Amino acid sequence: MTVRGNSEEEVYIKLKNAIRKRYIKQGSQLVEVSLAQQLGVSRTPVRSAIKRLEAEGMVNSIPNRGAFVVTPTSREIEETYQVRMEMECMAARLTAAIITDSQIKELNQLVIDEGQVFDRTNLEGYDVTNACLHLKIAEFSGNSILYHYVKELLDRTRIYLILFDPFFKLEYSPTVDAHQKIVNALAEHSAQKAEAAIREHLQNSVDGLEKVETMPEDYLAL
Amino acid sequence: MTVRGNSEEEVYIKLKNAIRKRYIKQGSQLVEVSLAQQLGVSRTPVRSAIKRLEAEGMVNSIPNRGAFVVTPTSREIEETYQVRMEMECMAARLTAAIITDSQIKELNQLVIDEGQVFDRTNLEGYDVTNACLHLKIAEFSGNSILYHYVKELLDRTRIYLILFDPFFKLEYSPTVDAHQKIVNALAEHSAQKAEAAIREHLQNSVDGLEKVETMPEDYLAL
DNA sequence: TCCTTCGATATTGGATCAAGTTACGATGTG
DNA sequence: CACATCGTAACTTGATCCAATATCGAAGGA
Repeated sequence: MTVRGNSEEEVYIKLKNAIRKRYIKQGSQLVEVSLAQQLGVSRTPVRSAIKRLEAEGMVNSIPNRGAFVVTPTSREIEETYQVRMEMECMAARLTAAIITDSQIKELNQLVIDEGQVFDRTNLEGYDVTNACLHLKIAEFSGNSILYHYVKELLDRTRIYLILFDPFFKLEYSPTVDAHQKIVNALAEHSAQKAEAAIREHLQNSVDGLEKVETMPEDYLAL
Repeated sequence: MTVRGNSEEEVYIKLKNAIRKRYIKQGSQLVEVSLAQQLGVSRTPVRSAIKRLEAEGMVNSIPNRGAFVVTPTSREIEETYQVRMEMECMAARLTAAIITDSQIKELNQLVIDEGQVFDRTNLEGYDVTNACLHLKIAEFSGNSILYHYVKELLDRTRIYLILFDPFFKLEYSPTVDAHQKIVNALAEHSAQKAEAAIREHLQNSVDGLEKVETMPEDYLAL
């Protein structure tokens, strides 16, 4: 059962998803042999994938002990959102100045799609479309380094979202409306309005998280 | 000759330094076997170290081809500096608000040390003290996530500096004075002044880089 | 002469093997 | 009964081996 393509990449994606979807709980150890067995590969690609996740701050490695899924403190979460906010505001400012009509159309379409997809039972769908919009804005900034960091920070906060808001207390209107507001600001090339809209949106996100202080111990265990 | 401690960590540091000190030229391939041989270890820790460097954006890996030291374009350099500027300004704003007297003392001492160490022949010394000051400011911001990213961005630009400014056209006064200006602004808790000083300082840095368009082909070859 | 194809070589990627380290529990003693 | 010590088991880390893939050069045909 030799896998043809780069299996390290596949393992990386699968692990990331497993953490994101909470199949692997926070704080639990990533044991190389069992993961390798479960995924039907050797330990080598598993090791590489864990190294990558470590570099991204998703797992925490202790020498001679192993790798553990991070258990972010509320302080770390706030700090991450603070940095993410700054990065995305920077992206919005840049994008507002140079965005084209076709790009505006694209963003508007994303918001519309989001409205369609939105469904309190389809959390995965929401998560994907949301990430897509934020990334597009970063992409349109024209700064590929910035894009890279926005993506990394977005990935981190996506995990927080699922870890600490297990019941996804998301309402339709706030999120989609907030996105529409951002896109509208970009459409009229107003960096100030766009920045304000982003700040408001992300502040609401982090506030929503803080509400859920404790986690049910075995919620959605593997 | 079995190495006692975590040899992956050592390999990582050595490789990073080798790139930083230009023992390994930009664009050249990192061949696992030769590096392993040279460092007296197996391929395994070399592989891990390369993976880490890849995640940090220092090397560029092509599947089934190998890992190469990045050859940043001038555009990428500008983009990196742009992001770094934003992050350091954020740090400065935060720090200006909460910096303590003893921390101010510490920063002032760093600038003094820098003045002592500064010597056109001691580039390594300059590089270290410079990095130290920037990192301290990020540390004092109290945001550990921000610190992490500032450190990563600083590492990137340090490489650019050595790659593209091989003759280190640094004068004493501009750099140390710029640092003093930043510290003074922080000392009077002025976020605005601190931010302005950082922007000016980093803009000068990137401008200094741009002057050197081409590299002597075999400057300081291994 | 130029293009294509085939093969040799170098290098990465994956699997397995060996060793070192840590944690945990059992057992013996005060 | 409590505590220290020793032994064992589980896991990571490093080394080696094998397979797969890409590159480069040479040979042969159009």
